[in-house]
Amino acid sequence: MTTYARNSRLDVVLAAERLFAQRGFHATSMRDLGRELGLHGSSLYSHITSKEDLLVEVIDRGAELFDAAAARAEQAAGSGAERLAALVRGHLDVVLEHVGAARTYLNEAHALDDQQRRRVIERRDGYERRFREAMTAGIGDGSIRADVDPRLASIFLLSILNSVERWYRPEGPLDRNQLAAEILEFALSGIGSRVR
Amino acid sequence: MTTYARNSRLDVVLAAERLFAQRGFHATSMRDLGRELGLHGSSLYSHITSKEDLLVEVIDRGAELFDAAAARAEQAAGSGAERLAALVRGHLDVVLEHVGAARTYLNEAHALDDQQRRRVIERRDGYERRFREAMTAGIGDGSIRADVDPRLASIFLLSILNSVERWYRPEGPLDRNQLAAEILEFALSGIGSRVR
DNA sequence: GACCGACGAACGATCGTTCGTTAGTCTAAG
DNA sequence: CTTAGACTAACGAACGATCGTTCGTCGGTC
Repeated sequence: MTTYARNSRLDVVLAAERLFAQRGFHATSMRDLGRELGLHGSSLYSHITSKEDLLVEVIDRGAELFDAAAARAEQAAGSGAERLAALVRGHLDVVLEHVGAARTYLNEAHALDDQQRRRVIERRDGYERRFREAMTAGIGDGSIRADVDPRLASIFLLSILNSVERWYRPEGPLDRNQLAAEILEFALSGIGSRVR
Repeated sequence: MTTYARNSRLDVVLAAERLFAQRGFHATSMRDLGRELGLHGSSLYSHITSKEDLLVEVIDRGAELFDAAAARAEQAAGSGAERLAALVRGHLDVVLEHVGAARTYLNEAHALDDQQRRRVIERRDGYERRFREAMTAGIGDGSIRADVDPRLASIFLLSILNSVERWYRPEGPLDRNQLAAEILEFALSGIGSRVR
């Protein structure tokens, strides 16, 4: 007779993703987290070793998802601009399919201690580098304008992508493909007319 | 004989801007805040009524700064694209000159209670509308392409602007005017070449 | 009967906040 | 010019609540 709601370690991590993303790490108590799974805060320690470790795990999962998506995107053949488009679509897939992990990864890294935070930031820089390299390749093959600064442009593009979770609602009129197309159109062509 | 370090209400608000922006609202204790001013946490209540009220005040100050900058920018004559450029420069001025208030306004509104948060978000929407209207005007006068969706484009542009505080360092090689020029160039022309 | 997830009381620490008190400053009457 | 009294910023102890975490126990499943 199973009267307990038995949970696995993964259940805890997934609940943490949700709550950390929704309320923030410091605003989420272990008892909140327990309630989310129908058990006591103290019971979580059957699965994890500390709240801090849990945050590290959630954030690392987020980083992993983005890195994996980028690796998949980079196998797309074609011009630099086309590789960049694949990176954008991959990024959006992660943000929209793993909201919790993505948001926690993007917004809660500051709650980590110095060493862990540095590690995460370095990893984030590595991810950004893949965007920069696609742009540089694009400049080489003529699909991206030669006067573009790849470093700045990749920061701008990632700013747009990382802010998507702040306003986009999947149930709205814009589907995922349209969103990707709109972002790419903005990034590639801008909004200005030839005569300003 | 003045042995006390006497502080005014404004001192408390300014210290709160700094700490709330740096560590986040929930990670900042009243005793932290007191230490920043050289006094006890309890002493802060000579100046304020609650931690929550203090956050409201900091965030409202941030909103005020952005609204004032936008109002100034909108007096700039010229095409829609030129008005948009003035809005961008005004936004950057606020972000770079009032880092604490701006960051707290942009990142800590989720710590407000439902009613206050709704109020702040509405005000933020009003600010975004000014960008949208400049774009719409630009479409009218031919300075902005007619196929641009002003709503999406203003979200994208503001995503870039609001992320500036996450990476930009004023002591770096890029000064404020160059930063504004780079952002405008990206937003108006994008990075794609004519043939992709 | 070994194993494990959950319980629930309890820990010391820290949280936001209250309050009676003190020390310094300002104003105005003597 | 002095001085009494109002005013205010800051102190510091203390409040109940909640925090993350520990631990001995127990029920349910292999």
